[in-house]
Amino acid sequence: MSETILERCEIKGLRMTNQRKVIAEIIENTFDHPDVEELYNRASAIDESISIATVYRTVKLFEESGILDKLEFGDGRARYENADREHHDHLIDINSGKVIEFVDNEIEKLQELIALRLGYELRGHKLELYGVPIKKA
Amino acid sequence: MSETILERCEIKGLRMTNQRKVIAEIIENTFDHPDVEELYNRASAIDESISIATVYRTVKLFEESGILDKLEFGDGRARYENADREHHDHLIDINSGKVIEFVDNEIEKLQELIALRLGYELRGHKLELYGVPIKKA
DNA sequence: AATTTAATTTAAATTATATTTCAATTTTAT
DNA sequence: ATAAAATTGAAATATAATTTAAATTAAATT
Repeated sequence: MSETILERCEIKGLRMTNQRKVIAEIIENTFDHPDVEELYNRASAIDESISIATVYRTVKLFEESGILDKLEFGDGRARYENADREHHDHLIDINSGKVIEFVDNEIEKLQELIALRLGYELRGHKLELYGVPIKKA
Repeated sequence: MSETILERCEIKGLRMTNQRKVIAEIIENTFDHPDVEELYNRASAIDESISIATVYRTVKLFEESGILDKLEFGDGRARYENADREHHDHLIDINSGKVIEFVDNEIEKLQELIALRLGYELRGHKLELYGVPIKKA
């Protein structure tokens, strides 16, 4: 997490309008995984005039520029997170919808290996665990 | 793969209309991962009168009944496969779109373990590897 | 086998998510 | 400051999926 999203956008030569700065800053400082509607709500609270079309356009642009990662947890809405973070996967609590992030190096290495065995060079992966909390006795 | 889809539907007490039988049979005998549009095309070839609304309703019903698994490979279209198969994950060739199925017991066990460590009982998971073919020298 | 009842079907309308159009505006370069 | 180019907001459009309602079909009952 060396540079801010804004800095990375500038490095990439993206024109940084006020709307994009607002959206960049929201994602920079959030710890959850907002969808476009939620980003729009948060952005509107900062800049009343921002339109939802711009939010859609901006997350798409940012995703294509490798600034954001797009997540899809199977509910039809795309969610976004800062791409410039230690890689991690997600565990989704199917009762509450809560999302827990985790990393496991063993599983990362295994994935590479499996791809190799199948004759592929791994370029990316998506691992989501779906579970319910274990109730303690 | 003990029973056919039709048999499992009957066990579950689903009313098996001709339309549903057609869709069940298509999925029973396919080795790829068709989306609704494709299922509709294949179903139409068998029964001209079937409507796409019925295909949507049927895959949804089948999915909710645990007859089919819904897959989402990030292109916006849901794909379906017979749920009554040995569990497997998918490797997607990002050049050709080709989908390769694989199973790795080590990775399956690791996922359970990771969920447990996080205080969760694993109920399901989604693992997709995205890669490019290794070109041989 | 005919009748009744309830579920399912089709076609069209509707919803939800995402994208595009275009005139107006803003940013960047000059 | 000015010009050129990209971006924006609002509305229209696109795409995937769902729902509505009248007509049909399947299953249960007689």
